[in-house]
Amino acid sequence: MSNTFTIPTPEDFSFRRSVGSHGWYDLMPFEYDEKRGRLTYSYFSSVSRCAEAITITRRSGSLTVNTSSATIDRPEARAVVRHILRLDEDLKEFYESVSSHDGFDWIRRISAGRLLRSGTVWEDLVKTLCTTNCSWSLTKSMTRNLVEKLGRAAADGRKAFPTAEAIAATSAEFFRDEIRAGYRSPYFIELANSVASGDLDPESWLCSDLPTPELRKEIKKVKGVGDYAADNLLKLLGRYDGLALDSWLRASFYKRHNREKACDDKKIERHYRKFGKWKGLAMWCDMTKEWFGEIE
DNA sequence: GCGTCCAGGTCTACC
DNA sequence: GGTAGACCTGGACGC
Repeated sequence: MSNTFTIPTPEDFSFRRSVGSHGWYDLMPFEYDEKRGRLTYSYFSSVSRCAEAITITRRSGSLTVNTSSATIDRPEARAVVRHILRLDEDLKEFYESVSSHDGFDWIRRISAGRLLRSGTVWEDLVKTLCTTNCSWSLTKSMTRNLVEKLGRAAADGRKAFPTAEAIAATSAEFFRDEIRAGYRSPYFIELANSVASGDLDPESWLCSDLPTPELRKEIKKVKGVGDYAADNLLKLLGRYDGLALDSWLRASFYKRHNREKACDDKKIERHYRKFGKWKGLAMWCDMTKEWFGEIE
């Protein structure tokens, strides 16, 4: 048995562009039916201590949420939807910044810039580790294995991302053999142990008072997290000072702005410096401009 | 079929 | 602080 409720959305919110803002929609436990405009997400409820699955569709001015169980905790489900689609994030300042620069005014026009994220910082951190030094297909494979082999099932059978406790209960050998995480395996175990024991609380980074450079240093203390991974996670925390440069982003910049020739990162940094604390988001939008067609 | 390269990088040792 | 080499995996590519 399931139930349904609605959530109003901000005026400058685009469901399709938020979901498709980057590759997260393609990683379990997200499932995206683009034709039907339907996003499904499963999460582990801290209220019911069970996995819950929600399906989100867009209606004019609001989102409709269908749940996998009738007893789901609605306030928590609402909070999860607001969090993953960043309904409470105020991008007014960002839109004002990009609107004053030629070639970037489309961002406000199509309401781009809200980056899809997972229900917890823990989940985003692990997924970000899964993106390092590998192809996208391997990232998908590792996250699929994590969910299928360690996640708890909701009423409809869909599985949530595993908790730190579930991962801490495994071993580096399990990660090598079953998750196919290779040399990253001990990093996952160390991180899970640290979160499960309470020594590390990634969720606290969401409302940290630390200036971004210091928070970045904190995040980089996690083994396996370097410059790219830290900046990527910071973007998901709502801090866009860093560019989160990886091989795809660099190649995209060379193609668009440097006559397809490689250059050092300082040149890329200079190109987006004018956007100040929004430069990471401005660059991401710039590099993914063609993803949504019909812009010009 | 086989070998090589490299991808949404990071760590460690060394200078 | 900067750099070289090692590190898992799996898909793409050339032969």
